[in-house]
Amino acid sequence: MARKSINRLGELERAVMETVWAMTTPERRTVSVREVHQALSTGRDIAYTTVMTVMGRLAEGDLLSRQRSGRAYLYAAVGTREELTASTMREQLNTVNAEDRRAAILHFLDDASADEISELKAALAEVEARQAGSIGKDSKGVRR
Amino acid sequence: MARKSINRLGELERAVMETVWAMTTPERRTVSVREVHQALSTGRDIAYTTVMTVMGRLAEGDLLSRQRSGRAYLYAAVGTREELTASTMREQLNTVNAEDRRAAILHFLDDASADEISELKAALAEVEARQAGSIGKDSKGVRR
DNA sequence: AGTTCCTACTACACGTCGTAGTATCTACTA
DNA sequence: TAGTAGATACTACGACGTGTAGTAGGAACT
Repeated sequence: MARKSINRLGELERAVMETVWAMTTPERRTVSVREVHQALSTGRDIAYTTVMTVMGRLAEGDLLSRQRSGRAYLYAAVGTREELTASTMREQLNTVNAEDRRAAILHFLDDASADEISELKAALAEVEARQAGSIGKDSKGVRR
Repeated sequence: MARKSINRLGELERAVMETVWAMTTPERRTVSVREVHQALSTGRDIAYTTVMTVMGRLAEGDLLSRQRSGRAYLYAAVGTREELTASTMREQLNTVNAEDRRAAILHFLDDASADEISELKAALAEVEARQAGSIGKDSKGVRR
């Protein structure tokens, strides 16, 4: 199944993704349903099987991957939170044609905080430096 | 009803919005159901009432506004396409916390074309010029 | 062998969306 | 003035997505 866009997620699905992202680290990339269920139980009353069903659906939707570990599955987020956010933003931007893109960007910046503007400028500089370094257009070979 | 996020729209709803945006101009800001129906009929076989229902729902969802004109309603898009796109992008970016925002922006730029980068830089310069001009933070008073 | 824990399968209610029919109202025409 | 054309309101329904969870059955530990 094609990856479901992150902004199409339901409330619980999103909460599960948040939890998975929050619980995993570079050292420990996977979580079990039980762990996610326990984490979610802090804030709400929810059945173990409900969490399992949702995680299964997320795995079908390619937002989580899973691998067997003994009798249970271990789940890992397919992308980082930031990657997914970025790709959704891009998806949005790609819905407008080239002429309107400029206007969309302008509107976007209009609502940006000063901090964000600085971050954006820094990021822009970084990307440019990268491109200057690698001649040709292979690009994007950075930290994936 | 609160405005429904544009990325939550269904296929037909999106097509209707596209059509409304495409058919309206600064001089002629509104369209009738009939006009939209005719435009959509070119590409698909669809009943007039279907279009009407969808446009009614979009008006409830605050993506369209409507005003009576004789016996019929005239509909107008509440925001421009670019505004909605920008606000959805912003919505996305706001789902990550401040620390991760930088990473998200970096990922976003990673997938940007050279054209887009230039546009972004130009837009950035424009926004900065504006902010330098108007002391204080009223901003966004441009071309709305 | 029993208990515990995990997954697979199944189910259901509710909301959204695409789709459209029927009823009704209004204005213009013959 | 009665009829016709065209518009909206109301109603409906099936498909699908999402939240929710029960039950069955298998595997592991005691």
